[in-house]
Amino acid sequence: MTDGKPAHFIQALVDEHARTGRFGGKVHTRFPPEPNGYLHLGHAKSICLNYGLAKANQGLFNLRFDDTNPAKEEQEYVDSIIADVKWLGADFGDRLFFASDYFEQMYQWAESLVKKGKAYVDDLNADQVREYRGTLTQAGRNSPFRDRTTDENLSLLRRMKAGEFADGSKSLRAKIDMSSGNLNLRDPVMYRVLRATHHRTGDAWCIYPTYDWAHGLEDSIEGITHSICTLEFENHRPLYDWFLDELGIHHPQQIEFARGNLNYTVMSKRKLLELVKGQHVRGWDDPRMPTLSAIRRRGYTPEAVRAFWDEMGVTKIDSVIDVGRLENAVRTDLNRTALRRMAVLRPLKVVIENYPEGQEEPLDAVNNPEDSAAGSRKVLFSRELYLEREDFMENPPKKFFRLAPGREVRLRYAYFITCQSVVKDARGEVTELRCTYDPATRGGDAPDGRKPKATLHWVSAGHAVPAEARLFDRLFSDEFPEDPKHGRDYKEFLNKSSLEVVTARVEPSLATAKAGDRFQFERLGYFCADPDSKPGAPAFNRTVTLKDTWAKEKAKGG
RNA sequence: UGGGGCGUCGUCUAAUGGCAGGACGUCAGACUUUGGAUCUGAUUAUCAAGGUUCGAAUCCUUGCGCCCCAGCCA
Repeated sequence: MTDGKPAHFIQALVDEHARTGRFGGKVHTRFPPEPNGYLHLGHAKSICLNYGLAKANQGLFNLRFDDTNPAKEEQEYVDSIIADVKWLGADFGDRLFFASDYFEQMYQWAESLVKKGKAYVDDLNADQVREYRGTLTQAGRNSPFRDRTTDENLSLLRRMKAGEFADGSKSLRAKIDMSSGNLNLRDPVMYRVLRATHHRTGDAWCIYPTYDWAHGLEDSIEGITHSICTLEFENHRPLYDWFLDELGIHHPQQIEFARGNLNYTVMSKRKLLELVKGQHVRGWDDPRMPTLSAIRRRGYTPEAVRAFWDEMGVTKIDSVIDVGRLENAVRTDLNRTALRRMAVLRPLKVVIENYPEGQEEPLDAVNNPEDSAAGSRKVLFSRELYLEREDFMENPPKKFFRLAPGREVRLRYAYFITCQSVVKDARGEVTELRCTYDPATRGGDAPDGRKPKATLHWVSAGHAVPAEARLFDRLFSDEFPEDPKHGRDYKEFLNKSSLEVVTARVEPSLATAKAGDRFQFERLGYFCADPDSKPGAPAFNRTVTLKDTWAKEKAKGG
């Protein structure tokens, strides 16, 4: 709708509503999370969809907490969710709502349904309700308490609310159809007796509405026009329709879309909670997690996340997106915006034998070749440098263009150097390279026009600052860790080498990097300063590597 | 075996009766002071079988496959 892309099926439906005048041409969407965990990339899809629809159609967007189950919900989650939604850029203005603020209204509506003879108090416990419900292929049976009088039901409901009954001993149920092929219509529970302190209403209530009863009402109260949810709620739509129609209140259009799954990760709040509690990761914002707080810490931008979901589209087809698509989105964004810096992850000492001892010289380095406005900086060159260990091979294979004995390469923005000899320790490990430089190649160009096959990044050994660099790999080694076909628990597929920490040497200017600052370390990848950084002792998270043609070449060779 | 939903390149997705297109990936090449970026080219798909039609991914029929539902979770 907004760009050249064709409208997805939900936008097409909204267009149709606009044409037919349904909802008076208004569009009002919402994102309705339960505050029982941190938001992840799947939620981001929903947020982008809902907010995007409101924005594209001059509508409104609400953030509403679906806090109907105090047993699982916490203020910490409320706070993190608000922060994440804001970070993503979904503007809900002052429309921040809580289902718990509607508890009284919901209760009044429950009484009205009782009065209409459409709801009843059941004495069956949870196990008994299950037995009476029947199975997928067999109809259920009516509860023996289904035909209580209106007066009795009303009195019982009020006593439930007043706290006269034990937890789980009674429930309020809608009187619909115990033989429906749709199990959601087999007299669903509307209220359960549950004594738990709610993070907002405290102990004011001892009965809490179920999601099925509450959700449609929340949307109705807020005047939502398009209630967008995921596929598994398609089966519930007839129930929500039933409640809304029996109550005769504003009736939004529910539309279901497929959730966005990614390979090499898990994306359910239950499993993410388990990874956190089981200390398989360092917390909800561990940069290996698919949570929004984690990818933010890792260095992803909200622009990249939005662009990613925009590229993925919206359909009803179950799918698993290759995580490479996500990485591509963040590379595209960061390539445009990230300042380039030089950093050496695994340092190998290099001495330039013909460069004067004690001399240092500043050389011009471009900050971002994709953005001339980013300007340039000076990098210090000297006699002793660090090069990337993997940029040198004593016996290079055919397609390895980098440094090797006798070979000349260019140091980025500096000089051409030639490897003259190799210093090794007792174990035969290369510990140092002795090189010479060509003074005529200052800045990186040779007067005679010769062009080395490789340009390497480097730092001056005497000036560089040590920095912690955290190199992440995918959290799971299997593409589909949750696939039941494995017959194994998803945690068995946790990638044991998903985190590698090295002490890098970085340009001096990086010593004062602030948490959240993003850079491209040339030839290595995009990195983001972690909140653990201290002045003089920065820590960087690798957001994503650069595309690496050599790595691919190497892999091909086996 | 009840009810609901879904099947298009390797992946994500367009085309709603009129040339199956795009993006990512992959492969090849150009360019390059990042083996990055950029540019060019190539590559590969309508679940199956029937039917309707001048013409079907699209409509009909019958199969097949996958997902969701038997919480007082959401």
